[in-house]
Amino acid sequence: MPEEPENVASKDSITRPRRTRRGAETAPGKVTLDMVAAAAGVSAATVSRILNGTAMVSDDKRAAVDEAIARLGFVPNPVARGLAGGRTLSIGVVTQAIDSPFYGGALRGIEDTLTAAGYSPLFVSGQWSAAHEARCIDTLRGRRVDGIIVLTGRLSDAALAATARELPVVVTGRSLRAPGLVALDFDNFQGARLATQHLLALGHRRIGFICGDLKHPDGKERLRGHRSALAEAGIRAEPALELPGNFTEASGLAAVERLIDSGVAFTALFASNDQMAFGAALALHRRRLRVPDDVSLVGFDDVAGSVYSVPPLTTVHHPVHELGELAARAMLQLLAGEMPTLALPAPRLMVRESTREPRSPRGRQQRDPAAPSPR
Amino acid sequence: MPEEPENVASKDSITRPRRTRRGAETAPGKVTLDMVAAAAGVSAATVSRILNGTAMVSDDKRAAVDEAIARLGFVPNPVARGLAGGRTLSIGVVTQAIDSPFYGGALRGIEDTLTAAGYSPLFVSGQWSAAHEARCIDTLRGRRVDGIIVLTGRLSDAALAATARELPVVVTGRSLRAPGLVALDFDNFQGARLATQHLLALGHRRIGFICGDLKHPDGKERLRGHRSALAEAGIRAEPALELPGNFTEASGLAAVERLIDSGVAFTALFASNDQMAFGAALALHRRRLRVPDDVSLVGFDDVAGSVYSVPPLTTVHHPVHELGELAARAMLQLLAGEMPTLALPAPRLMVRESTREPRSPRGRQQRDPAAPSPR
DNA sequence: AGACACTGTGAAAGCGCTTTCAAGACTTCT
DNA sequence: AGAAGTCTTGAAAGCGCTTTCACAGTGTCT
Repeated sequence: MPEEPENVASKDSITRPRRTRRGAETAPGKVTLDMVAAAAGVSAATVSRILNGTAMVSDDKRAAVDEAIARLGFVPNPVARGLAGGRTLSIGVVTQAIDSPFYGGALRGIEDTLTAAGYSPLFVSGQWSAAHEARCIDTLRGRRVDGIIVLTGRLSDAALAATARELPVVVTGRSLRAPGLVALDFDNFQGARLATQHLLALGHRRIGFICGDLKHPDGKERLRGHRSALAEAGIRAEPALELPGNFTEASGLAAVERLIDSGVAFTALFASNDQMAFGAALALHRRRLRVPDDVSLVGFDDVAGSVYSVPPLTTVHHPVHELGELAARAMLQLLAGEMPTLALPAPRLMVRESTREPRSPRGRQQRDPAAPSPR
Repeated sequence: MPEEPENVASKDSITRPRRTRRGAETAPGKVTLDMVAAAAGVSAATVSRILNGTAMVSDDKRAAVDEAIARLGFVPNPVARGLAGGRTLSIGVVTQAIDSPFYGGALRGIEDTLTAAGYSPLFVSGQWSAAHEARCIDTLRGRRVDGIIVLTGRLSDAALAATARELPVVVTGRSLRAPGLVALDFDNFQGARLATQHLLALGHRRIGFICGDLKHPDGKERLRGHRSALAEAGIRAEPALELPGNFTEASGLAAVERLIDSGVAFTALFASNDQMAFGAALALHRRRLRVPDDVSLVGFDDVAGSVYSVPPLTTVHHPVHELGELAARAMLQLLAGEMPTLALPAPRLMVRESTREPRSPRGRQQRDPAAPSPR
């Protein structure tokens, strides 16, 4: 390939006499720190110091450098920065699936917050498998991320704590505490209580509960919250009304079909997440049961689709976007050496159109305009 | 901080007498290529060549190096690789929103294919703005990605072509061609034809069409396909039945409310995407119109939620996951210097439960078990 | 047998930045 | 006035890897 003129900047002879080895790669016109230094008549070290605010620099030099940076359109190369400084300004984010309707909002929150701070998120999917997650974390560490955010995840607390010894970790959906690790937990228990209390307040007494994956802390907590609300109202939990599920639409559908087939009476259904609620709604539709006229339905999470489902789903709002923002914010604080103190908003019930009082003795009544709020 | 023993590998004195400057960062026990070289009794160059398959290496040396790599658990540092080789093994992916239900599947396909090939995707959100997208691409280039995949996007073809002159670009949803650029386009026109033909075959004559954003090529093509099918059936397009929309649920809902209020008769609705179809379904529900008994409804894209909507939505399957896979595969080929020749699967109509023949003079009939396929 | 390929290999020069080290330029104090 | 600091600054050493260059070692061809 043809030789290129050595350099373009004014003062040409810089520190090391560099030979352009690979003509390609370095995009045409790519400006390096050395060129800025030469143009500003200072050393590379000074430019670096200005860039990073690592030390005091006299005003005139700073001005000269700023001018040169602007004029040359210099943008520091993060790869070189990463190699030299050990910081890559990138944060690994372990999620279960990049296309999850549930985690999507959180990813967005993370991305917004991180990019605003000059960091880049590196998303990887754990595929609901601890082994896979561990591999993801290895990849991320290989890429020298500055920190890792784990959305819930299947990984053991111990594994997480071990990772946290090497670099900052923020994990959601856990209440773990360990050095270098901050856990952000949403109050699933209280959220579930809210939902069941709402149903109870409407007058429902026979409430089917579709469990989530009970190996999953969220699943467990939501069941616990439901039972707690029931107990508080003096209602005995009935095993036949606690249906197994695994957070998927299909499992919600199957659960409801089995429930109906079993002949056990119920007037309301509370699904551990919206996806199962959608499955449940379909099952009810198939069996010619109307929501909310025949059966009230409550979900959990308030995913994007729940507002526009037919009918719009009453559900517990899970502030995933805020969760993402908070996780990112916490990571930023961790990186800055501060100890983050962040609190997630409390669960809130979104009363929409899938719940009403149990069917009254005589036919359709007009929809109650002001739906009673949970107690 | 306390001094560390210089090195851990057996043969200690390597090329340059390195001084451990920063005790931290380099995670404990982090093995470098130099250490592997020393352990195997070869030069760093040889190890690098084996790693990259850049040149022939004798079998015995190769064996020794492989053994050393395995024994030491060496993992090459991608950051250093990126700096030295100009290749970072990472691909930038520009999407509109990381949490988009539509692009989600594509992101997943990209992630799967790329990681399987040893590459990492770097997802960034363009927020439906050309300016923002341009900034994203700058960031990606700053991070020295080896290539960029753009999912549809608002960027001008020219801007894309310009980027493609610097590094490989794969773009979906366009039919652009330029050097170093491969465009992967789904046949939206044919997909829309399929949907309208299905409605027509069922006997519908007055079909409301909810447009997507018409600045968006997909939106335009789908409208064109709808009109084409209509024309083919000898039906005159009626402006009052072409409702504006912008791909959001809210716009679908509003469009249908306006349509109903206008008093224009219709027996079916075809929305340019599923999200608008969901909005439409809700509007119909609000106006006490049943799907499909009173109004048939067809969507477009076959997003995850459409299978479990009430009723399950008849829609045009848009193979987003395959699209992502293909885009990633094309990128890989581009990087390998091959010219990709990939074809996207043809559109397919998923007939579900939101469409049926227009209401017959006398009441409910049983649902037709074998729904008639489009012509 | 000598010239002319190739091949396999190591030394060393970078990639673009950060950071240490030491030296010069000023202050401030006794 | 001289000693002792305090600041600002540049030279140079790396970060961990890739790639060029040159040099032996083997064949191959007239």
